[in-house]
Amino acid sequence: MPKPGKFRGTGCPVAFALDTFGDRWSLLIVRDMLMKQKRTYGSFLEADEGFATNILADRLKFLESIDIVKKEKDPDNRRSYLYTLTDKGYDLAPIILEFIRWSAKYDPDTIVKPAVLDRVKNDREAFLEELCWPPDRKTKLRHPKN
Amino acid sequence: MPKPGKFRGTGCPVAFALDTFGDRWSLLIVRDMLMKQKRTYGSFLEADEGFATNILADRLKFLESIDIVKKEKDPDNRRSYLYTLTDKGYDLAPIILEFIRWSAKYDPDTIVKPAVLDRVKNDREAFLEELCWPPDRKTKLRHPKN
DNA sequence: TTCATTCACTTGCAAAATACAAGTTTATGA
DNA sequence: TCATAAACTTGTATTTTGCAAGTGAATGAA
Repeated sequence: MPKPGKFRGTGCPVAFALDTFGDRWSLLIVRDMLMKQKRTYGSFLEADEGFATNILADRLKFLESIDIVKKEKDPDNRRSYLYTLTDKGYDLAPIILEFIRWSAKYDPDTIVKPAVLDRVKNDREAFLEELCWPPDRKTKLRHPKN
Repeated sequence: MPKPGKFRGTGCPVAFALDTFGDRWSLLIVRDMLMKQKRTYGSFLEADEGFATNILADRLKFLESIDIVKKEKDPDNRRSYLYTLTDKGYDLAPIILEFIRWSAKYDPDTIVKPAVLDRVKNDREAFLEELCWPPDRKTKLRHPKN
């Protein structure tokens, strides 16, 4: 749980974003939900970056508290939960895409495939659409016009 | 100074970006350089978010070490330095714009003006151009074709 | 020429966050 | 019945952060 005072409340959008997800872990969770279809605690723990379990628990709790992630009981397994992105969480996708574009350019060891980078640069809208509207999201809610 | 091992080296572009500027302060420095024409240590310290002076010094040193920021002696004042963005630093502008767009949507106290938000949404390329090519950058280097 | 002020930091320290290992609880499934 | 699994929690050592105070060189007014 984050302490009050984490949010600086200056109204600056950059500061607000940093107060919300400005750490080394939060957006990795979003990445795994958005690009790797991960939904369970255990699957997040398996990430190559190596989450510490307490940090993961803390971030999931925080992201849930600010409505970026939603936690529901898994209907098929009573001991597990399913974490999914909210609309607010899916709206982080453009930020992730810009991260990909920047890192693909500057990380000499990037694993970004040329085909993916090409879509980020030249087919951005359709790519975003694919990431943000997987089949199971489509069944829940029709596209907002905006 | 960051310790070795800060970079997780998984090749994932999201992780690389977070290892590079995934903290609460680094992008505020970039914001101030990009949008507020700040260039000196003292002016960064004046930000509303309240930099701790040791943190600011540490981040500037790190950003310089990875070539996001460049430090030069001020030709007009021998006791001060001028910090400016490198090409790699200016390439963070699209990320900042997406931060603005996201925060303007979700921060009820945002100070983002409707006119600015409109440019981010509907005049993005030209807006980026303005931010990334101030007069003094133009004199130094002509536009890369890309 | 003196000296108060400015600029860009550095240092010290308490408090908070992180990383790592181990333990707990409830549910499965053989 | 009971070993295993999923999702955490707890404890602790290490790091990082936040705050205050201090340093040294350069300026500029008197």
